[in-house]
Amino acid sequence: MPLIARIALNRPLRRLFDYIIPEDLELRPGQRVRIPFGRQQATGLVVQVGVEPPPGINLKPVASALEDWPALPKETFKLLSWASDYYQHPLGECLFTALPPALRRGRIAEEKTEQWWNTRDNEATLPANAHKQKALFDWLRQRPKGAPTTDILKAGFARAQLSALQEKQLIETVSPPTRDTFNDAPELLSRRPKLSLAQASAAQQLAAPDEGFGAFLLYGITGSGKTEIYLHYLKQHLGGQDQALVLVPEINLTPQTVARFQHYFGGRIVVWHSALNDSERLSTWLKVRNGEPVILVGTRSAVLLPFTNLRTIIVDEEHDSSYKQGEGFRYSGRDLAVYRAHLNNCPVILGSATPSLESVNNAEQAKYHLVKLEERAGNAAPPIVSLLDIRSRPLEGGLSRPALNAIEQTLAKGEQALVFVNRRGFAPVMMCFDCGHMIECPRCDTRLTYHRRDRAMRCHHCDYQTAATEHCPKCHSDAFKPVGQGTERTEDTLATAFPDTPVVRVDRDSTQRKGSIQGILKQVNSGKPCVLVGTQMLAKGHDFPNVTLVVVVNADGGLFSVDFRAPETLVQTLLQVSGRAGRGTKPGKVLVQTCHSDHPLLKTLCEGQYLDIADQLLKEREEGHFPPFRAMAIFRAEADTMEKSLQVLDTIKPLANTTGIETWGPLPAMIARRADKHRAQLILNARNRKKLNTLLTGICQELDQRMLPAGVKWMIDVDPQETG
DNA sequence: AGCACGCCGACT
DNA sequence: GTCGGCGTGCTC
Repeated sequence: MPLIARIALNRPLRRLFDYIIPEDLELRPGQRVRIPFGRQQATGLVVQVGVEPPPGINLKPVASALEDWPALPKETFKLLSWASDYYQHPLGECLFTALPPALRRGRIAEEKTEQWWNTRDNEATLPANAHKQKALFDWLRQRPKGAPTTDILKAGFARAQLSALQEKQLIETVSPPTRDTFNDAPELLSRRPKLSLAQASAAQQLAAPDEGFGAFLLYGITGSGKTEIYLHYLKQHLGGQDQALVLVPEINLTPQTVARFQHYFGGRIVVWHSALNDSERLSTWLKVRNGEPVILVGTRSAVLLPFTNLRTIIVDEEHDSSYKQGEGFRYSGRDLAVYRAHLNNCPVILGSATPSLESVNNAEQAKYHLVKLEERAGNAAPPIVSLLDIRSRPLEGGLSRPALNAIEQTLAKGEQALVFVNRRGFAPVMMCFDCGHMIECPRCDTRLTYHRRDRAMRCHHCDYQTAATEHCPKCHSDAFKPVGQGTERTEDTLATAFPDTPVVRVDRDSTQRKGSIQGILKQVNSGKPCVLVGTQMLAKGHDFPNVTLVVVVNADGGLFSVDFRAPETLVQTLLQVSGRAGRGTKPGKVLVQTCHSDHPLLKTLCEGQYLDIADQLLKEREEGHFPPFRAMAIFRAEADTMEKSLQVLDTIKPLANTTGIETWGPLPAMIARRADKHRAQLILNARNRKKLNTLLTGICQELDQRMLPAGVKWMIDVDPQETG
């Protein structure tokens, strides 16, 4: 009897395939193999060995093993199998997301050794017109060890110059110098962040890795210095051979953040984020897989890396919605981090000034240890938040007179102000005041945003864009005007109101144009009076010591939303942006413009501590039968017509008709048509998570067998972040 | 997802 | 008469 292997492929199939293991091959779960699949060759991952093959099928043999060690080590494999079941996503696709793209494609798990170049002589006689070649030669001569091709190209030289010099035998390829692993200066090892008393007492409450699994919710108000605690913890507890993972939201993974870690840990710090190319990914992945004692600072997907000796996990800004993947394998990086800590029997530290209600609840249920840090670092006092009712107040570019006055006073004191507008562009709508026409996206059920700088109308939900017009395209009236506030418009107003002060706009558009947020913020970091205008981007993690005033242009967006998470998100955003005020020695002030100054949520925001607000919101979640008191999953469908989408969900609804499970819908999505896809959703709300999971598994099986209308895509979102 | 097989419209 | 459209069915 030959041994059979059960193998997963990187295909959206909720099933595995069995193969005969050739006599001379030994396979273990997690190993990569080449297999014949249909009439093609494919890369597979071994899931199980020694299974009973299904009867009546002619099994093919595994062609070869790509390496004789499992690409996915035991814990990583377990984590992904669990996640596949929990998030109801095909196992093959889950497992393959943990491989770097090169290995998914079946490349061998080896770093391509880089081609290094060096000069052969000290002097070169080159034709007088060969400036470029001369420049490259001189550049190389200054590097005694030589340089790799990528660095040479990055420095602005071309391959043609390299080969020209090689032809003339002035330079040659050399073997790369052996990688200097972690021989960082000894003084670096003794570097330690200095903690305040409050920080030290918080740090002390975090258990060491030796004590095994433990989840710690580090609630540290904005400006309290959570990063110092992370650094201190790692310094104090991480052994020389241990690996650690630090998850951060994409937006927080700036060169400054990395530099801060490198200051204490030097070459041990490696990064993982979306901007890495395939070879960088492979190289870092291999380091992690080989058990090198790295401290990996990375975004969401870093939690899936094949650590072999992971001893500490830190999740910074754990409430951040970017930890939840919004498509495909819709996992939560934060939740997987907690489960991974379980598997590795190591601690996980979840840090935030505005922890998610899920985590606050877990702390209250004593599943997490709550560690509080309610004192700002240095002598900074928490900012004072006040509401500014703008009903029947004239606005200039969205700003009320008192707000403008406050900005003026701040600037007069030589300090900086930050204006928070949660929309980019000039105005979210263009409307004709004669015929009432509003410009809509031809592919989505949305209005186009007016971008004045680029004279463009853009859809923020697909890539549609068209030239802006001065007259109404329908009735040609010139009473065609922008309605509502965007960052560009507020920037304009402020530039007019304060002509002698620089106004700096920070949003996706301005950072894309100018390359990086760092360049833009240089001016701000100089500390000279200026006004910052921007979106969410400004709210996260930045430290502006001379900003003493924050103005929130409009806080009302989240007050009456249909999304059950809207109040939580609103409070978190407002507190995060408020936290930018008064981080230096000067006290901070926050003005929140609203039309609902009597709204209880906004009132408690001014007085209360975040944890009190969270408790209040949790009560509302409990009364409304929402997570975390219920387990929620959403079936989403999209098709070329709404009828088809709804039809598929209508067939699902009766399948979910069980006690303990409520179904809401099916209903068209909030933006029913997006990029010409008509979207609908069916919400499942369960008392018991296990029961929901079993039900979902059953429904998926059923749907895989049933004939559904052609061209409809359906998917499951477990623990959805967005319910619109 | 790929890829092949299969049955109906405009071309050398 | 064929090239090719993408509907549907299968992959151990």
